[in-house]
Parts: sequence; structure tokens; C-alpha cells
Amino acid sequence: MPESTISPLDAHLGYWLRFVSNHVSHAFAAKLAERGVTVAEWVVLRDLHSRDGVAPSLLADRLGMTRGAISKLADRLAAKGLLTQTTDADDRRCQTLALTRQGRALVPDLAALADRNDADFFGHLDPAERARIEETLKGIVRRMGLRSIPID
Amino acid sequence: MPESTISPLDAHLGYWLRFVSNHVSHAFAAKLAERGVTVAEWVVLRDLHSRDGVAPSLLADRLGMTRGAISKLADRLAAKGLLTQTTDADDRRCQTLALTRQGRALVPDLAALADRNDADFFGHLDPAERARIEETLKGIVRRMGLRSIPID
DNA sequence: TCCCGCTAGTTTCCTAGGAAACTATAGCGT
DNA sequence: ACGCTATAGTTTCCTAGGAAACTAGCGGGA
Repeated sequence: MPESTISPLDAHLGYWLRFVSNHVSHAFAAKLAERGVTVAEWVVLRDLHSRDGVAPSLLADRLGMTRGAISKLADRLAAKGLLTQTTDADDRRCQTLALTRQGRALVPDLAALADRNDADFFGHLDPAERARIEETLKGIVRRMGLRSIPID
Repeated sequence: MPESTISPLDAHLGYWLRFVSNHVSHAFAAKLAERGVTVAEWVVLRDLHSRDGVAPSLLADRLGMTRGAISKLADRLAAKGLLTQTTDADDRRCQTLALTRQGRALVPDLAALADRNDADFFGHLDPAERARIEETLKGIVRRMGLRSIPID
């Protein structure tokens, strides 16, 4: 089969999506790193900020990570003093993750970084174009029944 | 700071980009896995199919990976019999990576999987919308001076 | 010529996360 | 009450890749 009949990598929309998405994430990761936080950690912190006091397994489900990964992630965040892991009194298998004061205080700060990062990459877009792309992406999520919050 | 004034995760276009992009990649990875190949390996194979006989460091540069990572990746592909690593005769520090017959034969097969994967996610899009998104993404790549082929 | 420095590739150590086995606890059925 | 089963979380082992130290080989300058 001749080279010319085989799709090049960049013939796929998925390629361009990943290309941009990777750079957006890496840039964001670099910004977060200055605060000593990873992207996965940010997602957990942001999630807990809205709905504090959550079971690890629920978090795993929402973030599309395994319970094992969440277990370690929670340990790391606890070690940094950003959240607490409390074993439930009535069912000692379960635990509840909650932000510490420090963790809660950090979130707005990190959210500002997220805003800035998004503006860096997409701020120049015509708002209508931006909205159209967002709608298209959400449409794909709906159409394909995609669920997990993206981490990696 | 009240919860309502802090951007939610999904307020960012980068979030939706990553959301879709992750699922596209995971789906593709699953398809490739049936052929015993990873996404990173596919990218190398496809790249070598166009420009065979390439130095690892050049590949590292193009793919935005470290030389160390390419070194291991090349070893894996060589172990699978898909490429050869030849030390250059005139400068014995350098080596040349080239597809084996088997590696070359595999590429069209994998390219078909890539086509199918892209169609699964984006096939339903109005071609004009698709083109517009691709153009916007390429515009960001140009505007920000992004370089590496996306792997992870 | 001999060293110095540069370059190509490798190796080691580290991190993050998945898979699956494992532990502890709860709650049900008999 | 006793066990069986399901559930929550942990741990172990594995993979992939980055960072940086390391090795080998080349070539230039004194």
C-alpha cells in the first residue's frame, strides 16, 4: 500500500484535539506546579470545594479514576494538609474526604490560574466561535455518553 | 470567597477539549491494544512510514518526548520486530531507526483503526463545522507556536 | 597528540495511575 | 449466632514517561 493512501496522523480531528489539549494541560500543570499541586489534585480540590465531605469511591467514579488511584491521591493531599480523611462512625468501611481550611483557601487561587490558562489559549477566539466549539464538544459527550471528568 | 464566584471546572474550554480528547484517545488505545500496540508506538510507526530511517533524537524532538523515552520505546518496538536500530558506520554515536517489513505492513492496518476511531467520534459532524474546528485548533497551534506531536 | 567539550544514546531513579489481589467491615439469610 | 456475600478502601505489582546522571564516540584547539 502506497504511503499516499494512508491517512497521515494530522488527518484526524482527534489529533488536533489532543495536540491542543495536551499543550493546554501542560501549561496549566506548570502553573499549578508553582503552587505545589498537580492537575489531578486540583480537580479533586475543586470538586470538594463544591460538594465537601465526599466518599473516595464517589470521587473515583466522578473523576474516572480507580479507587486505588484516589486512595493514593487523597493520601498525598492529606500529607499536604489540604484535606482530611475521616472514617465514618456508623460504617467504618467508609470514609469522608473534606477540605481543610487551608485546602479551601487554596481553591480560588488555583481557579484563577485555570481562568488565566484558558484565556491564554482561547481568549482571542470570537465568543461565538468559542461557544460553537464548546457546544459541539458537549454534543459529543452527550452523544457518546461520556462520563468521567478528564484528568490525565 | 463564595463558591459561586469561583469558576467551575467545566467553565473552561480546555476542560471540554480534554474531556473529549481523553475519551477519543482511550478509545483509540483500546483499538490499538488488540493489535498489541500503544498510541505512542503507533505514532512512531506512522512517522517512520513516511520518513523511514530516522535518528532517535530527531524522533524525540518531533514527538515531544525525551531521548530516554524514545530509547525505551524503540527497544520495545524492536522487541516486537517492528523496527530495527542500526548504528551508523561513520559516526558510531548515532543510530538509525527503520521499519521492518512487518512494521511497514502493520501501518495501513493501524491507520484504518485511526480512521474508524475518528469517524466514531466526529463522523456525525457537519463537514463545515468539522473544518471550522480543525481550523481553529490549527490556528491556536500556530498562534502559540506549539510544536510536538501529541502522545499522551 | 592529547585533552576538552560536545553530542547521541542509555540508564537510573522517581512519579502517577491501572489491575487485581487483599483487608476490614457491614448486613443479610438461615 | 454463624457464616456468606457484598462493599470500601488499601496494597502490590506493573507500565510509561520525565529528569538527570552516565557512557561512548567524535572533533577541534593548543
